[in-house]
Amino acid sequence: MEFKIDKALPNGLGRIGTIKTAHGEIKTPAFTAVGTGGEVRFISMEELHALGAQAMLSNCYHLRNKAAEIAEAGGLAKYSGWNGPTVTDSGGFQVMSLGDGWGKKVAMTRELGVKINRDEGDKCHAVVTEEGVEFTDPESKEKDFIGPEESMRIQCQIGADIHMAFDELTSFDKDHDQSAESLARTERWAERSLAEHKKHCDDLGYHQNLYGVLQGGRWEDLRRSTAKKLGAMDFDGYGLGGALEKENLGEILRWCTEELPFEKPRHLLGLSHPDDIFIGVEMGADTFDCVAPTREARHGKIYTRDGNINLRKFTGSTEPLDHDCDCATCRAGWTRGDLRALWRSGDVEKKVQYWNLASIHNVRFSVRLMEEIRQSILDDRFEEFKKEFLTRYYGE
RNA sequence: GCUGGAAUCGUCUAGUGGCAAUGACAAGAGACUGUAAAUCUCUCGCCUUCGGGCUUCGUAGGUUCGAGUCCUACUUCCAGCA
Repeated sequence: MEFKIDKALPNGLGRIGTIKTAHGEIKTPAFTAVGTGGEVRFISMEELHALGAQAMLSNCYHLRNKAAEIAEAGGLAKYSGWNGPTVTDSGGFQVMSLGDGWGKKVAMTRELGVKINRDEGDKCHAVVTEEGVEFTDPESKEKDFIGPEESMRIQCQIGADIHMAFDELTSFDKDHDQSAESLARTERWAERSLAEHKKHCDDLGYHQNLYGVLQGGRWEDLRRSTAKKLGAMDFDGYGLGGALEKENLGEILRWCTEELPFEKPRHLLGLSHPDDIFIGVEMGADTFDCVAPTREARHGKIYTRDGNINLRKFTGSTEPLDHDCDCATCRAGWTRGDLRALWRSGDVEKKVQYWNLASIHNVRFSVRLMEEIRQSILDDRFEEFKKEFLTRYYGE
């Protein structure tokens, strides 16, 4: 994989660039739309291309039983109909979401996640050992063992352009020693991932890349040492992952990116709120992915340049979703009142239409933010743009 | 006209003589960041110094220590018979 840095920020960490994959280019920074199961919920591939998305991220765990079928079809890009650059996560997120994080919402602060009060009977669906993780599918209850080798073999069958090494994401309540222990395991898994990946990375007739994933929680010594260690290994790029505390996000990322080789691309895993994006870009992240734009759209939150709105409050409103948006939904003239009515309708077809229209809008918001950040860097006005955007978005 | 049944928070609904009284929907507030997420949490009679106080189950009486619940009358609605 080729990564060209087009221009760097004066701070020596942030940059814009171009990633070349077997399925096309990604101009960075870029928001990778999340299509966990091989499709972005309620957005067609045509719509996804039209809104300017450059890549799609899917998940090894969710596609594990379809991997052979996907390989048969020629890989994820063809199988999904996306026909563009793709990324897969290793299943590392599910180590947390199905394990320690079971029964809670993912939290970005150290306070315990909000309990979600569902399926309280079964405590843990991911048991970690040195070899790997025994997952229990929450739906089917089927058990799967996935370790670094399994994840690499599955990802190489799925055949995304960029894969993630198999890692262990931990929750926020881990102390330094627990984090260090988990991190050491993730590092051993990184070596195993790299070795196994090399055996299969050209199996589908094009080259597939592997990113090493940096964990280490909120501890500087752990973050720096793992960045040095994995940074010296033969990865094609790096995933910035783990329990990223919102209030210390910039510092945590700095510890990582100061130690990583500058010329390799970095993917900031799982973040998309504008404040996080600006910090990410500033600290040298190149690509991003996040479920928030689509999930929050489904839950009635609409992104606007003047802050997010909750559609519940706009019964009968004739106001546009966002006064300054070029997405297909806004261009077609849908109003807040229209969408509110569709969203709260008892009719499933109307709800599906709402999910489609709102998801397109929010994903376009995230994609466009990236485009504008890139342009602001080209124009030497990143700081000004950041201040303008965040002031307007979050208010004074 | 007669007989039987029914009236409970916006709507539908649970309710054994014993705590403003069930559940669902609607409504309101919040959450959501590598998708267990078409989800979750909270509020939903009035007031509150959060201890509690006050007023409520069609209307008016009654029995009872105590009534949404039992009794009487009335009102309205439904069903059956004339």
